[in-house]
Amino acid sequence: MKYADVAIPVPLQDTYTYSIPESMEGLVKVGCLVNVSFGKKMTHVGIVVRVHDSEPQGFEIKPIMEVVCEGAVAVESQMDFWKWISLYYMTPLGEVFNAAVPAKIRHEQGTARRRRKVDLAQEPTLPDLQMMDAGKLSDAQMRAYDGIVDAFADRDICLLHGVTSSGKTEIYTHLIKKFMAEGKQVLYLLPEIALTTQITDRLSLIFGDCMGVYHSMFTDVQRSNVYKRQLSDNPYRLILGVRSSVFLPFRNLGLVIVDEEHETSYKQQDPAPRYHARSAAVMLARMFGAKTLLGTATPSIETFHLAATGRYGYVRLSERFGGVNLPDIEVVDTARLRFQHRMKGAFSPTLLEAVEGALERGEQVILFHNRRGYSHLLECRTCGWVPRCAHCDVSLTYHKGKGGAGNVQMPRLTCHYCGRTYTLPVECPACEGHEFVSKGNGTERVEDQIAKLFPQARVLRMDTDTAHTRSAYEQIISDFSDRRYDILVGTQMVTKGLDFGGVTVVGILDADTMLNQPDFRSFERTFHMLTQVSGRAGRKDGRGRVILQTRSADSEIISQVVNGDYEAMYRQQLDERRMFHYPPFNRIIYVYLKHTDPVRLEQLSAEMGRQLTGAFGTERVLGPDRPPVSRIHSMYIRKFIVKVEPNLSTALVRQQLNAIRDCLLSAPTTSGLTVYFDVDPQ
DNA sequence: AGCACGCCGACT
DNA sequence: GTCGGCGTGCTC
Repeated sequence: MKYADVAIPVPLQDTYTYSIPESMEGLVKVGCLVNVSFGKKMTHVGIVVRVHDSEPQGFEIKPIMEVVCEGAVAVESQMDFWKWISLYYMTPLGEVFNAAVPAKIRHEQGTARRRRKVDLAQEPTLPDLQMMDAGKLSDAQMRAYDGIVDAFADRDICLLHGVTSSGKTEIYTHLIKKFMAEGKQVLYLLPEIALTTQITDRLSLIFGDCMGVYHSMFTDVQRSNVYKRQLSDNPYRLILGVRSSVFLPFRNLGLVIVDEEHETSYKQQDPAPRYHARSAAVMLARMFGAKTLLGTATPSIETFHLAATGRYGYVRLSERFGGVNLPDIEVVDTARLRFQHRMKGAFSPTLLEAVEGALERGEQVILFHNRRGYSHLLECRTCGWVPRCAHCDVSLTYHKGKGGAGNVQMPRLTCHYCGRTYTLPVECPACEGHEFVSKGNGTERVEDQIAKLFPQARVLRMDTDTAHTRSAYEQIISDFSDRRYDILVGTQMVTKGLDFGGVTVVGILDADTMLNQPDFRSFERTFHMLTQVSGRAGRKDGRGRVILQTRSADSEIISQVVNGDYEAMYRQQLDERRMFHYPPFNRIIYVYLKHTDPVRLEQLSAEMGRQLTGAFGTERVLGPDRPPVSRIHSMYIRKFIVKVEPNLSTALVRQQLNAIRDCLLSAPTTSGLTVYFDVDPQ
């Protein structure tokens, strides 16, 4: 009798073993989709992970019901990679499979069992490499390109540290050509928000039909088509994709590019697998013996540390392409101005004067404010009562909601964690007052205020409310870059890799919210964000102006941004990371506990705390803490931070953590408790 | 996560 | 007398 270990997309451990009926022998292979009955549910699509003949003991063995399609939907190297993700990020393999394979392939292949050959095996369309024109390299770009090629001679991973607007894309393009010419496949990763039609159009001009685009905002059918093509005899030579494209099938991967490698959105937060696409890409490349290029203007502390200690190659590109100058950054102390009553709403006199000047010269302005909605919260004028979400531990954000283009909505209160909306209160439930004041600015109010101050200016807003779809997002970008608007107000969306030639003034309305986030990366994140948004004020003639408003004008991180002193920021952060045992010195794993009953959760977290400190010592376990938002979707949350010593075996640590979780969950009083891990959290 | 079994309130 | 509320227990 033969048996198959099958991974099923449920958040349970490991794989499940089924017997292979004689009629299916030879058909059931690793990577095949099979229909199995699991629990009470009769049909579940799973993927075969292993075929063997050792009969499992201790439970009834069900047979495989059906082989869903002939041939595997995953190649072996790909499944090895999935197994690594599953192991490293402590996620069941079935959930990795779920994230990796588009739904259409997982579910509808059964009806398309006789795969039409025409779909898959077209004549190979090898690019005419001589014809591909990768554009106009400058001397500095050429030196960087040579530097990377040199570094790859004795290193598998290289960091390209190039200031904003230094033309990293052209360097990537030349490298892609080089690897393609050697017959290799290339994976080019971009953060979701940066993968726009601007870049895909530009690259498809060069690579044409050899390039496939894999974006999470595409429909499932579109993603399935790319997936199928990668599985075929004629795969794309270049994949331009977001973090989940690391899961695609590759045949002979030669190069992985991770652009904007510092971007925290490379880390998947929820749901599982909570993987980091940058680390995953490095591992994927290693499995293929391929090279990895990490590119950014502001490297993450971890990556720069690996480069500084010689484990990664390092190439610096400090010249902006086409002689574009770095902007002047002026810091404005809003604490003082507010005390002197010199602020006009969210704006300092300096910023207003800069905006006015730009408008007079017919130039464009970006105003960055990292909070959407009209106001942060609504407050009763008499007693100070604040409406809060009934299901999450947060105050509600007030959306005045006239909305952007085609997005007209009613005034409302929304919860930015669970997304529920509420109507505006008419009467305060605490004191029966009828007057409410809105406190704290959001992008909607900034848009309102700036439109009132400059009635002649055309103002556009970009945040998740106005750019809720890909097309809306791209419409805003093209409207602004075609200069149909003068001022763009937005959240961090406006900071990501966009180049608008007409922008000469960037206003950062409030650098403090980010700075005050209570975790070990908040300074680094602030530096990245402020440097990136400042980079939007590029100018060929003269200098762009960045007005940085903050209540912490004398903070060191602000002066590091102003001076463009990455190394100073790095040294300081590294010292702190060393002192407090954070990465890159210690590995961090967050342990989360969730329960609907706060009392029960308190008891169970105390028990978890005892077990964790027992295993790792009191010095290296922090918690249980209430996270900044300690209740989401009616689930109360507690969090531990485990700082794993660098000399410990990661396999052993994972084993200990899994054992602790299983032990806790097997106790009789733990029903309703959810435990999960976040490895290398962002 | 599903899904069913199982033991207590408002209906024909 | 039932229909159905969601508590808890299991899934090769």
